[in-house]
Amino acid sequence: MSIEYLQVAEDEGEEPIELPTEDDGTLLLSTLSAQFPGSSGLKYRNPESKSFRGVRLSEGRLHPPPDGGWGSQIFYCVFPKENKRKSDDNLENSTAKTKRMETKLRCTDLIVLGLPWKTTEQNLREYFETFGEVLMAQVKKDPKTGQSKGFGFIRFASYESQMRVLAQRHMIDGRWCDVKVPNSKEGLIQQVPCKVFIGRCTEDLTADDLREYFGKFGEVTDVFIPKPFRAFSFVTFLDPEVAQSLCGEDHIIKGVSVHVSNAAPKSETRAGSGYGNRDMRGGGGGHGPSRGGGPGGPDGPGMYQQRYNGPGPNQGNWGNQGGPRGNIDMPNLQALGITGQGQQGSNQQSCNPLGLGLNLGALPMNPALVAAALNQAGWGLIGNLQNQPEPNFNQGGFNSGPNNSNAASNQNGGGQGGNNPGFLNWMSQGGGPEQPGRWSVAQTTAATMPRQGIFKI
DNA sequence: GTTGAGCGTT
Repeated sequence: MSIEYLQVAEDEGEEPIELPTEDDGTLLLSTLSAQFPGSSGLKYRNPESKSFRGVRLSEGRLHPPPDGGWGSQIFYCVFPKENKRKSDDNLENSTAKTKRMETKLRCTDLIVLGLPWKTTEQNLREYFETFGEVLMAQVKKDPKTGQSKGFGFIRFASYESQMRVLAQRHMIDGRWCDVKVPNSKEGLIQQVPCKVFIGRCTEDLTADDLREYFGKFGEVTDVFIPKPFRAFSFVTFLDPEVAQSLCGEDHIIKGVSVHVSNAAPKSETRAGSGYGNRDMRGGGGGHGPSRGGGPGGPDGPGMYQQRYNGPGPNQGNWGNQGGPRGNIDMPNLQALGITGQGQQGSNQQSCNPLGLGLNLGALPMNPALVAAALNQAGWGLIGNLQNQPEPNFNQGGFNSGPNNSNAASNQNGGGQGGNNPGFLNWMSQGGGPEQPGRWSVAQTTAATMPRQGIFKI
């Protein structure tokens, strides 16, 4: 058997490189990215329509076009949007502030292990710049000899770049290197989960089905289906906001109604601020939570679902579920059946600088208790859309504004109804409730952050 | 001038 090659170029007009395919005729994404770091897929010109066609990507394998295979035509790399948008980033205004903030919240220094002795900081930077803007690159050296210690650190400007880099191995100057979140940083930074729990799966829903379906909403970096069959699975997105935006929703895939909710933290160790972030690395070659038992089976996320659908309100002791601190944090909120929910489409997303939002759903909750508990947890209530008496936000430390305030009037922390640092002015979109029976909350913000947040209700 | 799991003079 002879190896088949296909021609791949970085872009039109660039010189193609021949890449080897696998026995099944597919091209490994890792083969592609070894030659074109940061590339996330392939496209080719359809000779008839002259428009680009995307190459099917599934389970890390790029599949040849069904009509005629790879052939002798040239395929072009597809890169994440960010790499293509260098000039757009120069729109420095309030968005820049938001961007910096996101960076601060989400990006960490990353350790690069296994560097060749010869690799310089310049080499390191140049390699990783294909994934996005690099804010820092350093190679650790012996102070006396100047000799590299074989590892270094990098920092990206965007979380997307960080995620992409963490999701794969890297060939740098001829050596395979690993990029990880440094031990010293682990757990310190609050990360937004990229992984969602898919409940009510049936046995005929394959990983491909899930990947294809959820791929509509954003890049899927991992799909995990427990074996033997356990009626649930996990889907990991590159973008945590996409993951969050789907939580709480029901989706029909191949006629099966599945329910999307937050994936349970992988362990119950809730010291600190909750989410460990090792899970953020879409599998890293393996498949999701391969450690023994995973998240504890249906008892993990299932518990949350039970609570969510539970027969009665779970009011009473939620202020204490976080242990001795007495605060509730994200997992606690989940345990209440409160699922994370950003929103998709529309320009609302840009008004949600933290990428965090919760939709409390139509739960039979006591408004005052909700407000108090959320206040303790550092969450601010931004809308009460139920036809109930409004809770007294001010009492709990919330700033309240008129129900019909809009985003513009509240930008820059102005808004009506108070401006205390640390809390969020609540608001609802475009002048009022869209749907009764829902609560919206947003995480409280620091004084320097834009006090705004609009959430799909 | 060698090495190859790890964790950063600030």
